[in-house]
Amino acid sequence: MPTDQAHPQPHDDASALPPLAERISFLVHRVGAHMARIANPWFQEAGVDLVTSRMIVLLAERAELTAGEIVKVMALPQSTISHQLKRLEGLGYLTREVGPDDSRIVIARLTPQGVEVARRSNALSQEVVSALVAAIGEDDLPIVRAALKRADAALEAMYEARQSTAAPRRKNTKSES
Amino acid sequence: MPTDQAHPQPHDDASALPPLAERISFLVHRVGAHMARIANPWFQEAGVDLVTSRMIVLLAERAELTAGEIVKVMALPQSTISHQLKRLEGLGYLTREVGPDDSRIVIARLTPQGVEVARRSNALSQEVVSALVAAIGEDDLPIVRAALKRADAALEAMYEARQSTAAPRRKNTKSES
DNA sequence: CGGTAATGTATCGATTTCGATGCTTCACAA
DNA sequence: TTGTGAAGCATCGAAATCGATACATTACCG
Repeated sequence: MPTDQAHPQPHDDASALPPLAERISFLVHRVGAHMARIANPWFQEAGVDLVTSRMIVLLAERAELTAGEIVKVMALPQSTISHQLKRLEGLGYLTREVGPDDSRIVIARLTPQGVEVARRSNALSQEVVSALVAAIGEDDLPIVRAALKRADAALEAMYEARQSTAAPRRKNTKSES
Repeated sequence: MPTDQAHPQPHDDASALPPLAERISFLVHRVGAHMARIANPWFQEAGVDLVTSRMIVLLAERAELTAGEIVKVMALPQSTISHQLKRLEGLGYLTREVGPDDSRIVIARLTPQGVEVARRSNALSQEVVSALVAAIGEDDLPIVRAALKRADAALEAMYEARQSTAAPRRKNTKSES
């Protein structure tokens, strides 16, 4: 008794799309949404949120990063990072300085206040990460971590592949054709 | 040869906070950001994005959901879901109907156009999920899925615990004390 | 050396998101 | 019943996000 739907491939289990709640993509969404809901009220008084706190923690680890490098690591739109860097500079958490060799680039560095925010961000992150580690379990943790890294790399490649097939940014001051 | 850094606790591996790029929380952020970057241009012509497409797919699975149920599943702010439901109604993808027994609730149902959008959303999801499954690997997939579900549940509990300790919404028309 | 393309960031306008709060309806106790 | 609070959703104003595009600088190529 065949189903009323043609299967393009015989091995259903691998190709069939599970219900939303079972998809890795959706589970990632849920976990991310929960992290935002937990972190944002916590950070509110410092004027940061989950995304900006990660930028600050990143800067605390690397000490000196260009705007473009932050864009790559955060995997967010360049305009979003640019806005946030300006905002965080206004809050006094970092300084923006033009690159000495290449004046197009912007180098961001944490101020002492920014370092303090990074410290407090890591304190909350410690709490969240502990909950995650406890839920995942010590045994599965390295497996999950490695799997997420592979997933991240795969999606990044998928994104870049789509970028290259898109229109590669025209000239600005000339008319077309 | 001890490191030049004091360790607050002896069992470092369990309690130490790894660098940002190694944290599960950050990997989840990256994977989620990549999904958004891949999906949003794809959905652009249909007037939806990653979040709204998930709402639509959810409705395609359940056929009838209240706004509050969608809020719980999506784990997003109630105001966001409310806005999107109104927007999706305007696009003709779903109908909103007042509950017959309880006129406070709003019941959402997909229109035929909404069903079509769900179909196309699943087509892209199929692509993304396939990439994820390929990257994670058949062996680790059930482990990762189960681990993410536990992580989700743990963070949801953490969020709800913080909610209950917050101020439990006062009366509206009375003055205080 | 010029000129054209590529790179890196800033900005613009529209939309989305968020938290707070308002409004309506239901539950329930006295 | 009649309040009183809770539940469910809408709305408001501020802010963040996004994609597109402008702008400035460097790289490359003849």
